[in-house]
Amino acid sequence: MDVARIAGVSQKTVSRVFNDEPYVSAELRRRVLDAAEELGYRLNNAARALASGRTRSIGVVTLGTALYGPASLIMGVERAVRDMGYALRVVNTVEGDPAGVVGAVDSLLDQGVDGIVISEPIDDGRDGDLAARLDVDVPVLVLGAPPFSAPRSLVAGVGADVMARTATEYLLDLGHVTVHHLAGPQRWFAARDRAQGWRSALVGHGRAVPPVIEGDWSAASGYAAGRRLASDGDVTAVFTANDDMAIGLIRALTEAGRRVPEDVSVVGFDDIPVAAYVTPPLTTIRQLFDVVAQDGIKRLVHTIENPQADPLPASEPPVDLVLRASTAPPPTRAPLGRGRRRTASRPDGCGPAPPAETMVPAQN
Amino acid sequence: MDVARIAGVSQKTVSRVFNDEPYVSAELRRRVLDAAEELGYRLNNAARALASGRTRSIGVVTLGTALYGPASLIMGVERAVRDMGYALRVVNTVEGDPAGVVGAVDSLLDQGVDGIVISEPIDDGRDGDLAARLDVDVPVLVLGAPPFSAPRSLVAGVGADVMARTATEYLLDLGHVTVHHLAGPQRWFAARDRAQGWRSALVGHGRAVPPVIEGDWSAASGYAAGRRLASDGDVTAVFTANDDMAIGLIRALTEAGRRVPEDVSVVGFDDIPVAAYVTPPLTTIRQLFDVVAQDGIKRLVHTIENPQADPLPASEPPVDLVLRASTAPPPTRAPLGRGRRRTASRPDGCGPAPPAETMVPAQN
DNA sequence: ATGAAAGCGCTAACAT
DNA sequence: ATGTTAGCGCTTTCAT
Repeated sequence: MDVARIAGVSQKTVSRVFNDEPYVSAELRRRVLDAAEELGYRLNNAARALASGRTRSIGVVTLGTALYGPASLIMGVERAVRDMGYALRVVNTVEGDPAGVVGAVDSLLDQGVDGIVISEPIDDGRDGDLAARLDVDVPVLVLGAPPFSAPRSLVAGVGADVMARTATEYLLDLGHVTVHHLAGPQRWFAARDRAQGWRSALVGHGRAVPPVIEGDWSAASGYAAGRRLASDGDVTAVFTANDDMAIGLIRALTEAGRRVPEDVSVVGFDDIPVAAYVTPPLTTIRQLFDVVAQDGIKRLVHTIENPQADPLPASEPPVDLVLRASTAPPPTRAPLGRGRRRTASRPDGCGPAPPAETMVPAQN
Repeated sequence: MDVARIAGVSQKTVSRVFNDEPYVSAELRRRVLDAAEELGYRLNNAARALASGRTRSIGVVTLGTALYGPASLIMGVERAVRDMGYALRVVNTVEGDPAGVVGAVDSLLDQGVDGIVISEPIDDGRDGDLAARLDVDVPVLVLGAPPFSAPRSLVAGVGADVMARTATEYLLDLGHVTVHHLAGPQRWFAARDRAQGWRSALVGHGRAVPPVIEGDWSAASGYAAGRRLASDGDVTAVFTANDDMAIGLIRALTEAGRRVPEDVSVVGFDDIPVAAYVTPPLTTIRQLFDVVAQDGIKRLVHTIENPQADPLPASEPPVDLVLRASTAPPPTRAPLGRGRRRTASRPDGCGPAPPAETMVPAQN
């Protein structure tokens, strides 16, 4: 090609220069670089991919939402992927999309990626046998879901159960007799994981396991759940599967005259940016999305580049319980009894909360 | 290739089948499809790109944040890009990243994209002359920033000034003498746009223009600003450049004993999912991210595929002011005067807010 | 340390 | 309606 001609070298030498291969004299390297500069030359990726059979790109399948968790995870993935010298291709699936995850993976495969990341897949019944319906010839990293019996598949970002258990146990330690759970949609593995951790904490302490209330991650669904829970005087503590729902829940409780945290304690999950500033500031589990993403991508790239080698071991993310003002010991007075208590009185349960914030870090 | 051999046709016929080109008999099409199925064949994108000179992919440069606005915009972009039959490549820039937008664009160009989307670029002084330092040979769509003198560049998602003006005028119409503004970081075009709209509303009504307070989009910065504003009795209305800051602001005001909306009205921007459920539910400007993204991408693809043709006209997004409970007429009593009034009293300004919510749609 | 030749799997342009 | 012939711009393999 042109650069080779102008520099007066062979095409292969140009290739060597641009691939940082050894065995090029400084002299030639200079000439090539100069010629390239002059021509505004850049390596053609398509040709490279065609000749080498590798695209140096990783595809990620994500849910098409701006939910804080998934969005943060994607940001972490992008960074990690780029740090490893790969390009990122993104496809998102929409809930209810007929093609679903399988279709998304397929389109990524069409595009010729070297590896695939599936972030927070949901189990809509069709994808249950994901592994079976997906024949993938590249390594796959599943984020926030159980492993998946493909040939070279990895998992990261599970462990929400431990975090959920920590949150629940914290509430029990405050003296609550039991803890209710406002769960995420159970089609999400992440939601099931959290419910599981909550349940195991209760069982482990010999407590009653109240029925789970299922939301859809939205503040609106938290609000709806809150209206139901508010009328049940036995409810003194709720562990919520994400912060948005916790905020909706708190609003409903407050409107119903049940003060948070005096009457009811609430723990969220995620530590979204506004969590410290809502009323009352939210006690919540902080997720370390970048750490999870980086660990996962490192292992994925390792598997891509060393097809034969054993996969790298996963690192366990720490558990961060951020203590703020939405939790307190249960009310000392006897519980309200079974009767419905629904007042229309103006709530006053949103007093000033200490800006103080305590961390209970790394439990594992 | 193999498929051609097995189907007993020429390679070109296979190509035609997979590109939905005309002039293939149903008979041959079947044979080709069968052979492909049997072999698990899929078009090789790299070869295709190499031969055709087009990659059918679009690259997007985004900020590496999970902020609701940018994240929503990206989701919209992904959807729109895929609907147009293109693949999406993503690179994010980190604030303070030495390479910045220019570097990101460059890496996209290396990857061989057909078009580029730059989402919410920030002007860090170095990128001021973006156009100059960026020589791009593909069409560029800039989202949420002023045009940009590259050969084939388009703009979408500006118009925040109109929305900001609407918000400000709404507060003036409620009877407030003036409106303060808690702005986003002025390196962001979006933040400047909103400040501009606010300013022009005040000037247009002959009102005093108070000094701008600059935040960083975070609830924390809104809280800090709120502590300052709370001590100024003249402040009865604040227009905030995003909802997160509004939430922080409200918390600070509330803690300082200034009730929202009785003493101070607050309008946010974005309509984040929890906006309707915080205390008090937030009056805010809703941004229609998908609409903006879709419109922009449509025009970008048009420019990619019709290099000679005139660009498609941009469509103006409507302005949606969502009325909730954080706004009210100013207090009827005389303003508190210039004196500092900082009480430590327990606030009670977070009463139940009507779930009702009114929309003031399309102002342009 | 450098180069020559072949070919990756497609599409473009031109037959037929 | 279908086939033929040339590359696209690299990397690979093998010489030198």
